[in-house]
Amino acid sequence: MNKPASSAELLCKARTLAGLTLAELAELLDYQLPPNLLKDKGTIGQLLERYLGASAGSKAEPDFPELGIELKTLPIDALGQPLESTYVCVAPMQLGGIQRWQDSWVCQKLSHVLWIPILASRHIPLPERIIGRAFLWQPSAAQQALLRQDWEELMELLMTGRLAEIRGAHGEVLQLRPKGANSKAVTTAVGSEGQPVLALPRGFYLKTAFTRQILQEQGYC
DNA sequence: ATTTGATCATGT
DNA sequence: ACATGATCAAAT
Repeated sequence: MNKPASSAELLCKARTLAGLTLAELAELLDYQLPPNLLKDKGTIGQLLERYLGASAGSKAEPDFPELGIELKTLPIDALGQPLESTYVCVAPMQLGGIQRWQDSWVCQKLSHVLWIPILASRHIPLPERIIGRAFLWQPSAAQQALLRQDWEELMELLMTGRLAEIRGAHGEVLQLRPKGANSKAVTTAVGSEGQPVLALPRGFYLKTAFTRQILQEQGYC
């Protein structure tokens, strides 16, 4: 699909999908929907990327580079509550990575997001799940401060060899969790003595309480 | 191996 | 019931 020329155009186009089922969207794109998400977890996001004209592929840049906008689907239940945490990006695990919050992937990716809620309770068959009303979001100063605080805390632990201490419960709004093919995937990280060690790759995720707050601001739930 | 798209599914 | 830790596929 064509690239949107402005954020307004992008939002407008995304909103035309509100109320459609995933089967209907798949038909618009002449795409064969998988029976479920067991082996195709990212398929909904990819479908919307295609429809809205996002850059394809897995490049480490915003979905709409010219607009600086990141597209995120958000599974919600019938009450408008988020069903899952939201993946943001992988975490730099080696020394010499990004130091400043302003330059971090988390900050950049979350600076401007097109959220597309999907009514996606697990009992609803994939084709029958319904696309919600998309909205653009930029973090408020308070939200930004929360994100920054968590990010700085987690990065401090990562860079000082205390990765082993980190669990998903760390952080108010942002958490660090495994992000890899499986529990045997490895990447280089900082060991307890500052030495390079192999460790499970991690990613940053937004906790559901945070995305719930974003939805509430928009009049969902 | 890494980053993208995320959700699954078990343990608490 | 829910979050944490585990996992799946494609593109690069």
